[in-house]
Amino acid sequence: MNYWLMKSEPDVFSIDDLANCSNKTDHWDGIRNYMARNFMRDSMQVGDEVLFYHSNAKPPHVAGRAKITSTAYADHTAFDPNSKYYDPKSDPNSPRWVMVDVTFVRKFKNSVPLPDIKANPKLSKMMLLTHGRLSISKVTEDEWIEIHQMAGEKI
DNA sequence: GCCAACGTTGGC
DNA sequence: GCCAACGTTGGC
Repeated sequence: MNYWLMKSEPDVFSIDDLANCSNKTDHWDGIRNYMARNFMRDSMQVGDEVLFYHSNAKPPHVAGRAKITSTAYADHTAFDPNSKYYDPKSDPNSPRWVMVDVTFVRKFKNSVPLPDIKANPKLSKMMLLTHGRLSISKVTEDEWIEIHQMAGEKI
């Protein structure tokens, strides 16, 4: 079992959007970064826990929780010339990009703002902070617990 | 809206 | 295989 943090711009796809999806589940398409892809392809397992992070918000914040409900499979948007995520180099017979299914768990009553995360010495090594632009990052168990404490949420 | 960080591309 | 140019992310 692993812990992850996954970023989404709330104007594009928020945690409320996820909660309103059929079965509260959507596929996490459009990842076009190799490190993030490798996390999905090589490490993510069904049942992994996810911090749902709102990037480009004011301030950016951890908004709630989700979980991984599929292993990685081909990101079909890479094959669609009309998609903004189209990648002609992704061969359907050997897909370059993958996605996973993510299911809503709950929204935090008190989201955890990025400035608070930065100010917390226990979180100084969080991948969120050390790999600023990575859209999927790993979270340690200690960090997972700490974020929940800051949100006033049960584990 | 700016711009720093940084990953990717492509010429050589 | 180097590295400059370029594009994107995402905080501010």
